[in-house]
Amino acid sequence: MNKLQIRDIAILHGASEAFFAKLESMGIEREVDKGKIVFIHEEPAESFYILMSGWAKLLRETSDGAQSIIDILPAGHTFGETPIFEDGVYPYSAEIVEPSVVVSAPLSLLKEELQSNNALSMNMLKHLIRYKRGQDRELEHMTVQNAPQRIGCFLMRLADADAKGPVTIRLPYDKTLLAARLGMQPETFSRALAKLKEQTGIRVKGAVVELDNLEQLINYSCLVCSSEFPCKDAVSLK
Amino acid sequence: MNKLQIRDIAILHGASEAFFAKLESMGIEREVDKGKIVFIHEEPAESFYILMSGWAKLLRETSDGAQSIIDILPAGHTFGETPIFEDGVYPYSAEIVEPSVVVSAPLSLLKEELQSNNALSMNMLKHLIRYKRGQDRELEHMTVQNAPQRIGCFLMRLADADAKGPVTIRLPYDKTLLAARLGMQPETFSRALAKLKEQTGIRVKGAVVELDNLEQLINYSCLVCSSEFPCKDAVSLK
DNA sequence: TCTGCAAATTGACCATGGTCAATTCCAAAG
DNA sequence: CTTTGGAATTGACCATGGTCAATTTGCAGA
Repeated sequence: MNKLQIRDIAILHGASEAFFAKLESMGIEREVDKGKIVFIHEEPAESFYILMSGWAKLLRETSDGAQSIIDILPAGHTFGETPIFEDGVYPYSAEIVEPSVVVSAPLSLLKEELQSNNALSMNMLKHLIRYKRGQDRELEHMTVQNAPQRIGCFLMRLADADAKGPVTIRLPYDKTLLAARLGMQPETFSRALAKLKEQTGIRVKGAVVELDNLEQLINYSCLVCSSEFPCKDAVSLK
Repeated sequence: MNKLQIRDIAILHGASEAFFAKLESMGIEREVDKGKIVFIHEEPAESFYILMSGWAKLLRETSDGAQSIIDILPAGHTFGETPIFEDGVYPYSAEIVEPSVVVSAPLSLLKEELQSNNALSMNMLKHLIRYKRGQDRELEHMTVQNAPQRIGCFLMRLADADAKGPVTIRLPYDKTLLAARLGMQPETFSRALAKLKEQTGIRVKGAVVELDNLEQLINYSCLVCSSEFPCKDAVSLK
């Protein structure tokens, strides 16, 4: 896979050439270490961010100090842009969870482009609507799928939908984080993965998962769901 | 409360006068009975709908025939508009769950207005982003709140946030449906409501709930959550 | 007012997943 | 190569909520 460019960012399709030029001159690209906090929930928002590579976690803290995971973003996504439309503070904290490259740029830049360029607004609408459908599916998964099925579903979505035959999948981040992402405790994740292994014949070694074919997982995870595989409106995982 | 007018629909703010005029001439307003299906998942989408009064349920069916509830919309919301941006089929089925008044109009009308009017696009973006935050909260609730807490949270959001002293709340639709909305079985709902009653001192008679003050519920339901009351980004319930 | 039926409740039981504690594993740093 | 600390796993136990079956309630229609 080639290195991602600013103009490849799907949610910015439709922006003007002038906008991309300004983004390149005013934006700041940085390599960010795992564990680094990008911004904090309720802070006044000056910048938005584009994840060029790596993974970012969006979260909130509950009053007892626990984290509530909003999303874990793969490369190609923006984050921290929504204060444009609201009260000007970030609605969540953002933390880098794998070594990443992040571009930051002033929110005012994006806001002005949105106000003057309907093509960008339309494209963002399209992406938000698609994202909303993904969230609908996440919410459904939480009630209809059990823990091993949710893991199976996640693995499938990491694989190529049209892969025939054996597939090798690498878990993109820590199992503890993955557990939180899937709405379960690390202990439950561990046991659920073992159960999935036993019931579908997948092989797991550390962060690497191998399966003979996707069918194994589809039959196990997708039957309870309202979409058949490939689940066109699931949240993008890569 | 006065009768809702087309121009009061928040998600359409920013649309042109010409658009509203066309909506009034081409749109069809109908009274719809409880139980009526408005459209079905995967059907080709010709129209979008505005709920002027009543309640509409958005759902999908899983392969075993069970319903997965996407949302239950109060008056003032639109539904079935998203095929504009996607593949032209409805992403869910819609069913009226309380006697309602619904306006239907061609999707093409809305699409043309969006394409020519950035103010409307921006306003829709704003609403979608707000809605997304509400969904984030719903997803959080599913993991951090138990069944009685979810009911308490729902009740609070039906009440006036700034009400001092005693409050009377009327459940807006069947308890069975409310249970599904909150991601639990009717039996669990019944038991959880009994527990909530016992632990907070609220009084329940049929669909009417009375409480001495909101504090009772706030303390019980909001402590585990990442937002304090009044939870500014919860999904609107009325 | 009476009847019938769906909604709601209640009981008994069970499966799932959360909690807490004890190891074990593994990879980075020395 | 060894040390070390966090991640991952495993065990034991328990709380929550799902399931199935049996009533009971309450309201719409005769």
